[in-house]
Amino acid sequence: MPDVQGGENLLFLTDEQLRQGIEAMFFAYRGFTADPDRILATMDYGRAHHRALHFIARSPGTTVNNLLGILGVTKQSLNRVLRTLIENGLVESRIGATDKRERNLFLTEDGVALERKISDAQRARMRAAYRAAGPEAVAGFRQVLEAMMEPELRKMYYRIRENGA
Amino acid sequence: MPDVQGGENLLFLTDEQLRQGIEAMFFAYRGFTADPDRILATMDYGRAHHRALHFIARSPGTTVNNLLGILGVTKQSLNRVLRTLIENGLVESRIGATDKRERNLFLTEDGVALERKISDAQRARMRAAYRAAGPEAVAGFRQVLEAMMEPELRKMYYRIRENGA
DNA sequence: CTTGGAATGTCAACAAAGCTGACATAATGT
DNA sequence: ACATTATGTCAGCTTTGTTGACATTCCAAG
Repeated sequence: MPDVQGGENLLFLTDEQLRQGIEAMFFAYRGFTADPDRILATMDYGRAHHRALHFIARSPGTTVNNLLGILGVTKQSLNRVLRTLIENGLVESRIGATDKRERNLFLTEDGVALERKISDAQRARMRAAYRAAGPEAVAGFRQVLEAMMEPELRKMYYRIRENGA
Repeated sequence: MPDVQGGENLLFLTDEQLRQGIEAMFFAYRGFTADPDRILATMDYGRAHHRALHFIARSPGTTVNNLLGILGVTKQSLNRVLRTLIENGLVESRIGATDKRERNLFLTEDGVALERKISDAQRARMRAAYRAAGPEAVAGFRQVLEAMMEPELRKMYYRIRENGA
């Protein structure tokens, strides 16, 4: 990158270009959530349930507190969602082994099944977008998204990624 | 499934890679809305008001129906938001010239001021992310986002972009 | 000119999912 | 022993979405 603040770079840093990026994020996010929303709408669940399922699936045994940090909601709000998931037998809450105040969260068989169904749909869209845009575009996509995150959330993102399969 | 499109492509189409993309979208969107949310929280407005202001600013004179299509909410929901914006003197609703059933929406001076304040903050974050990632990454970012949109919304995105300054 | 349909607005009721504040319980750690 | 932490829960509120019903206004077709 030859010219950090110089003439050429200004081309994609005009307000108009930035505005297009903002609108692209807005419309793309609608697509991003469209398939999960469609599936969830047929059940008694919403986006909040999906998010909980996703991150429990991703880090089995995670604690409530940990999940609060990831999702950025209050414990009351998360608790309402977790309670229904536990009541409906999609999530299991086990008392912590080392610290008995904590609850370790796991998906049950049914929970795994639903999470898979939803994330299959979401991954299918992502896969199609990645294929259409090509590998280099994907790398750029990831770079910009990471740069856009709040620093604290970026750390979480990296941490979760390292846990990952 | 050894070789769908040729070896290299499989690397970023694994479920794990797709999952990381999904999580990147989730965390990045939080960053994307963080600054506007902070500004709006100090007033009586929320994200819905911001979205209305943004697209009215973008396409002055747009109709209610047009806005409904862009935002993807019900007219009742949008109407509640528009009513407060009109009452507070941020938006002006003029009866259509050719079709008097329609309302053409415009920002007032105050509306322009608030929209600018919010979008300045949002553009600043976008600008920082673009700078950090570099021009090639930005191109890829945009390509993947466009590929991720629902076809109908992609058309709107293009249409709005062409109106743009 | 009348009438059907479209665009808009409004009222009422409701749901999802966020929030704050307050309080209880149990376990940890100093 | 005591303060702190992790969690759960109750009550009440806000924002933003939803349906359904109904009025108004106006264009356009018969």
